[in-house]
Order: sequence, then structure tokens, then C-alpha cells
Amino acid sequence: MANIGAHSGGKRVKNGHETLVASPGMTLAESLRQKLEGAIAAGHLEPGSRLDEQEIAQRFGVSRTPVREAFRLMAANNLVELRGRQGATVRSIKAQALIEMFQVMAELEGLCARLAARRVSQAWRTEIGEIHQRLVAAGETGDIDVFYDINQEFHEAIYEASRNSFLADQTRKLRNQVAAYRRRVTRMPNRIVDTVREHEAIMQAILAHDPERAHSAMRDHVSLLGDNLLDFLAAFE
Amino acid sequence: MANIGAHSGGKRVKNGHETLVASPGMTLAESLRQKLEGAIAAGHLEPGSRLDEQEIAQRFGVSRTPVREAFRLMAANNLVELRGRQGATVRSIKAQALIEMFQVMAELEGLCARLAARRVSQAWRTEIGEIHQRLVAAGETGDIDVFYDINQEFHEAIYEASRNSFLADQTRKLRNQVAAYRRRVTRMPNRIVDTVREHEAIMQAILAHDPERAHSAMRDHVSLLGDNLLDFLAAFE
DNA sequence: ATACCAATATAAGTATACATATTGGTCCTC
DNA sequence: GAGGACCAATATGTATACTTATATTGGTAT
Repeated sequence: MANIGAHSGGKRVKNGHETLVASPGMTLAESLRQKLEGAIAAGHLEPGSRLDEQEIAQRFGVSRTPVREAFRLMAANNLVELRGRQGATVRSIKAQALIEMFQVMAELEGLCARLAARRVSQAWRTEIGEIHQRLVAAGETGDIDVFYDINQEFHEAIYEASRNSFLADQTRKLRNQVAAYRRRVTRMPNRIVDTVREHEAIMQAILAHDPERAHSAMRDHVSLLGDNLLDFLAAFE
Repeated sequence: MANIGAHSGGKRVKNGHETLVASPGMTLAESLRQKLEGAIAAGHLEPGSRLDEQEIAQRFGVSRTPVREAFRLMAANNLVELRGRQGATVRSIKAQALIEMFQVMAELEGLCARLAARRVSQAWRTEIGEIHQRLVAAGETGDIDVFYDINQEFHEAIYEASRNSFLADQTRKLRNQVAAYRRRVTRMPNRIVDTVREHEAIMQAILAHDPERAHSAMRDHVSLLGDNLLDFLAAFE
């Protein structure tokens, strides 16, 4: 059974309710959204599993209203599916949809890389280099979770370097949608060494101010990831 | 208490209230969203103007709850801005943000065109031709609103032809976000004749199964629109 | 025995009542 | 006279009660 906060090391409060981080100035619905999206991305909530308004409301000790709003928020991010009068379920992405999403993501991340190549600053050069070094180190250590996080940092740095905050936002959202599936791929045999090599190609192209090469390198990187993911899923079904 | 919804399925018409087309199987919140988004896209609701929960609830003769949900839905589409405890306002997009959005849109629509070029069917050839003919006719008539709608149809047809429903969705959403600003541009001097010419280039590339040319033609088309838009905005500020 | 219809139960959609935060105005003090 | 603080009004966030739709289950009829 997917217990949302089971691993979050969360502080618990009265009556066994899980606590919502008491972020001041933040609405309950928003707090719930963060909590639930985190649970989905981390895989604690399986795709396809049903989200019960009442159950979640009880679990967090709030009324149904903020829960409903949180569902709407997440539905807008394509993280849950709302079927009228039939409840909300964690969106389970079918292989066909994954292909489509990676196709779009490849293009968006490619655009990030292209823009980054035109706009890199000196400070950014050192920053990305430092991130990459840590990625290599994590790869040698073999700590998958750390590797995954640093990988995320690398891509995030490129989003920022594109200096297009709307693009960065869109790309981030998309990345988030497939996060639940991506995390599994990192564990595939050659994925770590491949990732490091592909990142190097991307980095070099950007640092060489070669937008086209940066674009295609990034596109290949993301597409390959998508292909790997599909292989992985195919092996299961 | 007057229970307005005591009947099922009927159109709800209450004295002095605007009617909400009660599309069966559709929630009030969703109907409201469509209505309000339409009003925003059509320019009846100025960017920056405040949306009052109570006022809208009264105007449509519903309670605040579905209004709130509609706001959340629209906020997720980046059409309104929600500031905690400070109400909702129609999102006003700054020039900088518009540049960014058009950059992304150019890439996405470009991808649509590229995919379409690889996947056109015979039926689609005749369909797009028919749409284009109508566009030309509207251009000669000079009916701006009709022209605008047919233009939309043209792009929509290409979204569909990409056979990537996720991509189509994303692109549609983005187009919707800037719709309020775009509609003004159609009225600019040479926009109609330019549009027709550019559409022809795009169409030819797609029908010739030339993905790269289709991509760049579409990108130029959308980007040019962005440049025009910026001229338009610059003239105002 | 199977299929279809009806009834009941359960959960989502909606309404309303209540709590709380923000805003604006007024009054008091410096 | 100006600025700050406090109070009141208003609107949003939240809770709860109620309505409606859908799904499931059981019974009856073919």
C-alpha cells in the first residue's frame, strides 16, 4: 500500500495525522500539492492508484475542500487524472504517451541547450564544470540516488543558462511529469557511463558557443533516455 | 435557500443571470472555465483586471465553490494569477515574457510541422488545401475575425497531423495563453498578406514531405508573428 | 443460468456558513 | 501636520452539510 509520508521522515502531530509543513503564507491546498507531487515523483504513489478525497483529507487532518483544490492543481500539471464523478487517480502514462512526451522534451531541452550556447557567462562555465565533476565522482562511487540528483542539477543549470524563464518552467514541468518513470532508468546497466559521456558532449558544445551542436547533442541525450525507458518498460510488460 | 440545481440536465436560466450552457456531463467549474477563458481570449476581460469571486458567482447564479475551482484551473493554464488572500487577476503578460513564449511556441509549432511533414495522409492534403483556400478568400474579403478563426484552423490541422497528441495539447495551450495578444496583431497592416504567403510555404514543405523545411518555415512564421507583436507593443509603451 | 432492471450505497459536485488575513481609513500622538 | 497604529470592513481560505450521479449488487424474468 502506498503510504504517502512513510519515508519522508516527517514529523507527526496529533491523532496520527501527518503534518503539513507549516509554510506560513502558503495555503493548505498548495502545501498538499507539494506533498502529493513529491510522493508521486518519488514513486511512493504508484501510477494508476486511486486518490481518495476523504481518505487524504482525514490523513492530513483537513477538510475535503483543500484536497479538492490540490487535485485540480495537480490535474493541471497532468500528474493526476480526474474523471468526472469517478475520483482522481495518479496518472499512469502509457508507452505511447511517453514516446510523445520525450519527443517534446527532447525539443525543449534542445532549445535550452541552444540558447545556453549563445548566452553562457564565465561564472556559468565554472559552475557547470563543477557540477559535472561531481556527477563523474558519483558515477564512480556508484551511488545511484546521488547520481540522479546531480544529473538533475546539470539539466537545471542548462535551463537557467537559457535565460528564458518560461522555457525553463515548461521544461521543468515536463521533466517532473516523467520523473516517476525516469528514476527507474538510472538503474540500467550502462546508463551511468553513457550519461556522463553524453553530458560531456553537451557541455563542450555549449562552452564552444556552438548552438546547433548543443541542440542536437541534448536532443540525442534526451531521446536516448526515452528509448532506454521504453526498453525498460517493454521488458516488464 | 434557493436550490438552483434541483433539476437535472436542463439549461439553467435564472432571471438576470448569464446562462451557463449546461453541457451535460460537464461540471459547473469546467463550464465556467470555458466561458471565462473565452472572455479572456476574446479580450473582453482586460489583462490585469481583477476577478471577483462573489461577483462572478452572482453573475452566473452559482456558488463560490465552482468559481474558485475554475480560477484554479485557469491559474494552471497561466491565464490568471492567484495571489494568496489577494484575489485573482487576469494575467498580464509582459513584453519580456511574450518574447520567451513565442520562442518556445516557434519551436513547438516547428516540431508539429516537422512531424506533420513525415506523416501526412492523402485525406489531410485535401483538408489543409480546403482550409487554406478559405483563408485566402477571407483575406480578400478582409473580414478580420473570420480570417483569425480560419488561421487558427490551419494551425490546428497541423497539430493534428503531427500525430503527437501530447505535443498538440501543449502547443494548443500555449497558443491559447497568448491568444489575447495575438488577436490584436491580426489587425496590423501587412499581416494578412504575409500570413497567407507564409502559410503557403509551410503547406508546400509539408506536402513535399520535407521535414526540415517545414520546421524552419513554421518557425519563421511564428517568430515573425512575435516580432510584429513586439513592434505592436513597443508602439504602445 | 444469464441478462437486465431497479434500488441502494458511496463518492464527487455544489452550496453555505465560519474563520482569518489583508486593506483602507481614521484617530491619536509626536 | 504627518506618520503610525489600531480597528473595521471585505474577501479569501476552510469546513461542513446537502444534492446528485454513477456504480455495484441483488432479484426477477426469460
